[in-house]
Amino acid sequence: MVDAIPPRSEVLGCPVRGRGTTLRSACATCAGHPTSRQECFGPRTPLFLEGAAASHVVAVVSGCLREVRTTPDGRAQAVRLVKAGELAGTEALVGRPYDSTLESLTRVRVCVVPAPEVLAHLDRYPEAWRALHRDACGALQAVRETVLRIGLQSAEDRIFALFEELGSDVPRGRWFQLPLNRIEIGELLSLAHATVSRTIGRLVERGLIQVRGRKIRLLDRRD
Amino acid sequence: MVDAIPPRSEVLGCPVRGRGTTLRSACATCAGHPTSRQECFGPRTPLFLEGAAASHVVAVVSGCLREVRTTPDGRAQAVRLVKAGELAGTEALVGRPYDSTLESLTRVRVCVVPAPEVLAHLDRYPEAWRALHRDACGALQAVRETVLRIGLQSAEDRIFALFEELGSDVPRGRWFQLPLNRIEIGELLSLAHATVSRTIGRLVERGLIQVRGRKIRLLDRRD
DNA sequence: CGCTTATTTGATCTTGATCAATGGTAGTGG
DNA sequence: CCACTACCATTGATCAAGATCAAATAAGCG
Repeated sequence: MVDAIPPRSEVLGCPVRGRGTTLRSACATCAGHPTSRQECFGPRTPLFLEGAAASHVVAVVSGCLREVRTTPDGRAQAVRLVKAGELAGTEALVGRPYDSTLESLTRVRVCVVPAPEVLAHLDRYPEAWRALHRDACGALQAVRETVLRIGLQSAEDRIFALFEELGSDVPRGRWFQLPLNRIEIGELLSLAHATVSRTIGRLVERGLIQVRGRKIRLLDRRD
Repeated sequence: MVDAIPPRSEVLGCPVRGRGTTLRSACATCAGHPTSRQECFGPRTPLFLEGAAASHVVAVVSGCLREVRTTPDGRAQAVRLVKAGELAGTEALVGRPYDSTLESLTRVRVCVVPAPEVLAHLDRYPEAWRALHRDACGALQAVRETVLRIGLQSAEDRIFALFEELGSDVPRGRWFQLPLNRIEIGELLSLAHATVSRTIGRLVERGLIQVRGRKIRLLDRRD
């Protein structure tokens, strides 16, 4: 679904492949190493906040995050998942404030680059704009998908579709790990957590999935 | 909210201001005039269809359109409104099929340009990429707003927020024309048309708006 | 005027929200 | 090892917001 991550980010102009020995695996507290901007964050860490002045662009090397918005009364609505190879916070490139909060779901490795550096790179290598626009189209498509789900699918359909998306890179029938708990699934699909739980139970009863804690398996039964 | 339309589209590299005497106001059937790509379409006309190979980018000169997706069982979900100065179908620039159907709501004047020409223009004037990305960010923000609305606002809030958006460029208290009928409002906000009608009635009762047919007026009453 | 389409309104039903309690599991420290 | 805590998941009972189905007006428009 998503192109493989290039060894060097086309858009950011910085190394983005996580395995190289020269790359620093800095953790939350030790940002700003001059030779590499790769950083790691634990799960449930906000990387930037909605409404804040946008200064950096984030490229995901590994792990899974979400874009989420919060209402004054404390309810949250997740807008899309951001996965390896994708960008977030590109509002920074056009001088807008961040539109939504970016928050890690799993442990993540990301590349955080100041907007002026990204722009300088784009100036030097105009081909990079194309990759940026490809990413923007992908993001747009993902958010449209979110609209479709919460707009006209039933709770059961939404949850099953989400599981299919989350498991799209593992072979059908193989167990995999959900990066979200029930509450976060609810915030993404606009369902109460109790409804999520009940609905998952119904999917299990109907033989469409199997669940063990946060591990899950999609079965082949067509209905 | 949206930048004024430049006399010549930064992104498309073609004249985009509608009033010039040299511009042709072609109508649906007479596309393809070589000296100008400006065209007019009546209301409720699809300009491109979701899933089709994307060949052209559309810039809106005047009028209002919507991006909409349809399910196999015939229900529709609108994803965002597209207004003057905005683009649609930029998937064409990265070789993806159209992600959603673009359909006029009012009579519209648009600039329809083949993707290769847009790309050629972007090659010549790399600054245009920045304008394209600004547009993409705006589109993303609009779709996120749609998610927020249908995700966690009540029917009343959704409808009132939509009316505020539609009336954002007329002074508060002035009458203006809704470009959508009740069914289309429902498709945008994920509500049944009967609910839309009832809810509008409730807003009128509460003194928040006045309605005469498809003309509407937002009152200042705070609640 | 008569036709079509849009809107309003009513009656009833469903889905999922909400509130609240219970059970599980992992981690921590004595 | 166990008690204690914190978080997560499940389950039950009840309720309300909208959906759905159906019919009656109203509004355009040839």
